[in-house]
Amino acid sequence: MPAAKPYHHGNLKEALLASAIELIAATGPRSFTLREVARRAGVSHNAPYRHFRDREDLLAAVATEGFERLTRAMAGGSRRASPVNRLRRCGLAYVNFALCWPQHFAVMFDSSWNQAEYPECAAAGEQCFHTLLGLVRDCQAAKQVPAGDPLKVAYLAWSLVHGISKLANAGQFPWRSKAAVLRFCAFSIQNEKRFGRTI
Amino acid sequence: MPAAKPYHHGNLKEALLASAIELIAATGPRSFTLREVARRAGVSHNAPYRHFRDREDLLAAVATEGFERLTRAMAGGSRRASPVNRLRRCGLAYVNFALCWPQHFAVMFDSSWNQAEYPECAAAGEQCFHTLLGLVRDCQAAKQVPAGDPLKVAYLAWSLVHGISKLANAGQFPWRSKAAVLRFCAFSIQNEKRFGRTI
DNA sequence: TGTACATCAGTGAACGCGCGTTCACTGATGTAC
DNA sequence: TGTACATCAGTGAACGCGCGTTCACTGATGTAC
Repeated sequence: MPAAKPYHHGNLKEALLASAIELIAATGPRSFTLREVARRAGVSHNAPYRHFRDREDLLAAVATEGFERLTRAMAGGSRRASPVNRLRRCGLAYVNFALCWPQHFAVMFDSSWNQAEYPECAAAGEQCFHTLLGLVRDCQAAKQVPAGDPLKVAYLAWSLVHGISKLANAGQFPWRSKAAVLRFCAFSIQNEKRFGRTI
Repeated sequence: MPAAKPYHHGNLKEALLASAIELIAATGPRSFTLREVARRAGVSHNAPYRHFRDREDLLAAVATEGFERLTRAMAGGSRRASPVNRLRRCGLAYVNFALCWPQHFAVMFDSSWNQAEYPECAAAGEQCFHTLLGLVRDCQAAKQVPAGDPLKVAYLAWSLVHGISKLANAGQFPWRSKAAVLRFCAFSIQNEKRFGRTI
């Protein structure tokens, strides 16, 4: 039975990260402060300096964790589905993530996490993209998407779901429920066809 | 010949707005402060309170001005071009605006300007959308875009260019020049066709 | 044409706030011998 | 098995900062009579 208030926390780094993610989700990056994170982790206001260089460093860790979760969500579709169906589900998972964790999503994408300064974060972000790119390649191999530079196709697909995510989170769409936005997203993915044929 | 330092500024409101836009462009919304805006306008740090309720109110004015400029850019295409070409140019103008004024663009879209609290700003934003919607309707009337709910088509088109804008500004694309991003945007608009046929 | 007065548009001092960060410290843990 | 010592992981006080905002004020302008 441990003492009521052990001096050493044990896994403060993980606890701080969890508190930070919770705080971001609750109040957004603007009011994200190191002191409040420490408060929520029940620790003195500069204990975080043992584990993170500064405020920005902790924020980068939050973004990194977000990219990892997003990658898992994007890759989470059934292996048995056809490539093109997995690509569709991947897009929906992306938008769903953004709608569920709007502030976390904003931390990930509203600033650019410098490769040199935050290599882990940049790597986690690239993992996301490579998940998408892999699906695009699978689709092309299965002749379900036209051949051609898969990078461009991937960036195009990404742009569409990213735009939907940001506009939805900014309250620019008339649909009030997540489900309605996801229906629009499904429509967009399917009906790029009809729209795209002529434009 | 006016006195060197007239007590009354004359058009301080416009001057403050101009300084605010300049400051936003230079440093982004995070370091946007009322005091710095006043400093740049050469006026005491609380003169702005004569013209704007508070910091947020000035920021809303910045966003409003941004929406008005964006609307002009989007509507700026030649009247002689075909509807579908005007729609294409409109999309490119949107992305170009975002690339030229990334921080201003962020102020406009990264928070939602409440209709009740900032009606002028919300109205200016709606003007943007109606410009796009009008072009979509023109395209449909000219049978250059399939019939169907023009709102959905407009939201789809918006999502694509918005996504390109945000990802480009976040440094997520490999292209380093504005021109390269705009080429990708043109590719995306044209080649939604090929990609969309099957997805 | 003057004059009194209300109102408008600035000024400068001051307040309180919470932040990030630094400092000197202490309690707990690990390890060499 | 003990002991000395280095290192790790916390604490609490303090600093300086710039901010938004309020206050009492003053100089300039407009207007009624």
